[in-house]
Amino acid sequence: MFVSRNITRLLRYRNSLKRMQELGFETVYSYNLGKETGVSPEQVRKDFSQFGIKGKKKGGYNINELLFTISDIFRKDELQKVIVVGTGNLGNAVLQYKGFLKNMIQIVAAFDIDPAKYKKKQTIPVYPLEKLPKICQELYIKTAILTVPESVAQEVANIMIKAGIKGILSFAPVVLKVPPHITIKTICIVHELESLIYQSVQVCDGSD
Amino acid sequence: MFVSRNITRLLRYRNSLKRMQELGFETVYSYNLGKETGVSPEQVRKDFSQFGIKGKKKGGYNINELLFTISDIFRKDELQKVIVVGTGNLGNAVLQYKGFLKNMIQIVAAFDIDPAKYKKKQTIPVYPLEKLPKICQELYIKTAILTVPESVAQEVANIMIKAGIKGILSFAPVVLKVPPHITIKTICIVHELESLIYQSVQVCDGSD
DNA sequence: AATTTAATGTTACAAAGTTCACAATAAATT
DNA sequence: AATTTATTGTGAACTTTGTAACATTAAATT
Ligand SMILES: NC(=O)c1ccc[n+]([C@@H]2O[C@H](COP(=O)([O-])OP(=O)(O)OC[C@H]3O[C@@H](n4cnc5c(N)ncnc54)[C@H](O)[C@@H]3O)[C@@H](O)[C@H]2O)c1
Ligand SMILES: NC(=O)c1ccc[n+]([C@@H]2O[C@H](COP(=O)([O-])OP(=O)(O)OC[C@H]3O[C@@H](n4cnc5c(N)ncnc54)[C@H](O)[C@@H]3O)[C@@H](O)[C@H]2O)c1
Repeated sequence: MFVSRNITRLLRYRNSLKRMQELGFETVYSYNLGKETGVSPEQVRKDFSQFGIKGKKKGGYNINELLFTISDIFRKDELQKVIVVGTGNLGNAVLQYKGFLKNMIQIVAAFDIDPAKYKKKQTIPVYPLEKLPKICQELYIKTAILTVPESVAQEVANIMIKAGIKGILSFAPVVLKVPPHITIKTICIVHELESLIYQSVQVCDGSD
Repeated sequence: MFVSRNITRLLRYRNSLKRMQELGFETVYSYNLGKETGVSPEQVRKDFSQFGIKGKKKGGYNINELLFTISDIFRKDELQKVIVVGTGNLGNAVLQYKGFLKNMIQIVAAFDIDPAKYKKKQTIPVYPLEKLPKICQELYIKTAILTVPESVAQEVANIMIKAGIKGILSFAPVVLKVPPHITIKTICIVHELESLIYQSVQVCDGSD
């Protein structure tokens, strides 16, 4: 139905709209929002149109209404529960991050195999990996952030899928092989950086 | 010339090829590599063809040769110097990461405004932000990883650009406004997660 | 040496996504 | 009330990306 590209833009709009709302603005034009999010005004209108969002001829779009509709699309009325698997450097950074709750995402538990990492006392408890299936099933958790070393990512992903996880956001630079009903997103920081360097430094070399 | 999408696939091929090389394989077929990287064999061949990489009609592609050519495309003969700006949770995770050097990327310095973060003694020194322009110019640094709070991201980006930075990999969830000759890549972890949840949990709700 | 086979490489086709152009229209102005 | 204006909404054109089909060719087999 709605593809990832559209979704991403819609989330960007939401970010900007929230800021505008905080600043006291009530309406926005496709032109403003486009400028703010780096999207053409036509694209903004088309996206809204596709999602059934209506504006007023000459008056633009109502920000509250927009935010309400977008939140509705993302079911932001209910808290989305997520776990973190692998509490190393990156996993810990994610655990510390305060920005998830604002977006109705709650990290409810973390897992590791290193006993030195287990901490039940803190806000987000860190459990041994073996407890993952039980906890995921008890709390109906369907989404996980995977921050384990590359070498074990596939194996840990398999365990999570067996435990009922349906979506995995992985930071390990490997293509995870999973059944078709499982959704994987991989953030490969090194590739992003390499690709950036290619585009910014190397392509410019000649002309710059 | 070559767009981001192609570049990303090429980097994925490289990862897989390296693993194959380590396992002692000498040749690979478009079919194998496609399976490994989640790309169709036709696409693999097309990509290689576009980058001027030739295979053998029945013998597939030579892995060493492939890696050599891909490395050449990415100028992997020279170390790419990068800085990290903002050494909080995420910035520190990036600083600790050992996987960059393998890909010919070296983080040479980091910057923060919090004096508690300054550490000149460690492998990668952390300097006050004011030193950024001088150090970037002395070391000819063109690429930065930006891990400062959202609220100051634009302002810090401006400083970096003035200091000669051409490419920024930002983790702050804002659209940075920069001149056209500057390349920005934004990794928005929250959006990736939200979009994953939308695709995996919510879309499946009805049928699952 | 001729034939079959298993791969590459390319061309044509299809789908998706974006931009463009402009019609529609509500608000503002005269 | 008529006209102008500023903005939305959308159909068509264009562009990009991916898929499928197939022609090509080097190796293997007969
Ligand atoms: N840190 C970065 O900046 C960075 C950059 C690019 C990619 N990555 C990728 O992100 C992932 C995590 O990176 P990191 O720097 O946090 O690594 P890390 O080594 O700091 O952390 C890995 C954690 O996973 C745990 N672990 C190991 N095996 C496990 C298992 N079987 N089950 C559960 N937990 C297990 C370890 O105990 C450790 O706590 C890696 O795949 C890495 O390649 C990280
Ligand atoms: N940690 C995560 O998992 C996560 C997830 C999503 C997005 N992000 C984004 O990544 C960025 C960094 O996140 P974090 O969790 O590491 O934050 P953090 O607060 O832990 O770190 C921010 C660092 O930036 C420094 N800083 C502040 N102002 C500065 C300035 N003007 N110049 C230089 N340094 C400055 C601070 O001293 C601090 O060390 C933020 O924009 C955040 O929104 C982080």
